[in-house]
Amino acid sequence: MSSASKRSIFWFRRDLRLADNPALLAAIAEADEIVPVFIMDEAIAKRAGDFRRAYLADSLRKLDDSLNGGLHVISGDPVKILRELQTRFDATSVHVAADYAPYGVARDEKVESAGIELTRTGSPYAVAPGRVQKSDETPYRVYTPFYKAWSIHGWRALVKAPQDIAMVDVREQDRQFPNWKAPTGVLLQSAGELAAHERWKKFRKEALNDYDKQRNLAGIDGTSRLSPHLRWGEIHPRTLLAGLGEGEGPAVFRKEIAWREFYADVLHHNPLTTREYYAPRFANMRYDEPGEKFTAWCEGKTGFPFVDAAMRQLRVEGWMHNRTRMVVASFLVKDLHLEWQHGANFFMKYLIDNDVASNSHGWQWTAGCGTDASPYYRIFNPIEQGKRFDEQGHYIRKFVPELRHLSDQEIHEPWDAPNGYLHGYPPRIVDHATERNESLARLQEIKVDSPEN
DNA sequence: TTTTGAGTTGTTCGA
DNA sequence: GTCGAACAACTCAAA
Repeated sequence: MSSASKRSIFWFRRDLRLADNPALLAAIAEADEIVPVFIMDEAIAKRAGDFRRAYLADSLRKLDDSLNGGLHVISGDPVKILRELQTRFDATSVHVAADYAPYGVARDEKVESAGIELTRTGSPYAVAPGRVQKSDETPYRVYTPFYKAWSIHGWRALVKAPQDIAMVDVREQDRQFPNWKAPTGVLLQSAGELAAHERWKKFRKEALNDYDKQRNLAGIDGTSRLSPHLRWGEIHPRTLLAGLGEGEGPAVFRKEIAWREFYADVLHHNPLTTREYYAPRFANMRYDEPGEKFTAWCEGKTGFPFVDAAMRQLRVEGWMHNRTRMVVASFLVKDLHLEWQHGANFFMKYLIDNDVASNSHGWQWTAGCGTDASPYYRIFNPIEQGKRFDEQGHYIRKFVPELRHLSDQEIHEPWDAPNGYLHGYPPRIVDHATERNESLARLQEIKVDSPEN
């Protein structure tokens, strides 16, 4: 590299891709050579669960492949690392895509207050959080009106992946790729931009048109499974929106993308709701403390087949079907009377698509304390949900071997089957009807006009 | 300011 | 077995 050449740093965070990455193009446009870097800070290295770390390790390798081995991967404090890179390469700027999640915001503020200027282009969303507002310029608190406003907002045009990116040489000691592997017996889906596009193509061909009808069926591959790719920015939601086409299936899928954007917007305006109740009065409800029943929930041993299948899927795949996420969440909150945060934290530990906005607010929605506060009577029946969304028991059979010998009819209610417990399936830890009534009673106590309030 | 209509995803009970 | 009604009260968004 000649000393006269101009260099910019491109800091990869939640955008591990080359295609449709305007921030990367901005970095390239400004310089003769770029310094592509992923910084492994403590939050990822220490706090992330095994699954997420394994997925990330895979994704970084794939990103490096597409950069022909030019990616820097450096562990440590972003301030120190960026400063050192700036000095070493005489880099004039640091380019990023804006990060809106609470941790990312705090990290970037720290970097900037240390005197390192970040040039932001784009975000992980089609419409950046904060952009969609009501006419009085306050944020939406209900999904449907948000969706209407979001739909007409528009987003930037797609941009192609750059060809022949000129990069600085990378030293061997700056190639600190983690060797994280998923635990034995765990099969994570492939990470990386290429895998994301292959999955997207497959989904469009095989499932998108029936998405409205099939997305809820747990035993079928009716969902896109793009959530981990979106979480790491291996594909951008704009890319998905641009390729959707017409019809009911695409329309429902578009709405799912909008949910992701809505929750990012809600969290942006209410950054404490990763832990705190969006509807504060729910903080006053009576809850139980996590104990043996919580452990049974975590381990997929509640004695409710559909719930257990889902929890075991999470622990085998690092992913859970959307329908069953709601079922297990409802079970934790309404049947076990635990605070939603216990479940949300557990999900964050295991999910490879651990999006903090979608996770926190998905949980709060189920608990009834989130946006669009659910009607008091929305308490999922774990048995009926199984019969409705896994009629033939394929999903249960796949993840709960102790129940494989049961017929389609028996498998949802092993307690009524003569051989239901033949292979050691655990008995039910609660009676659903009883706990449903208990939940309704506790909800009564926090009614706005109740004497307690 | 007031009013009106609406709000992702459900369950149970009784006819 | 099927089907429609009932199930709180509250807040939000927009007219």
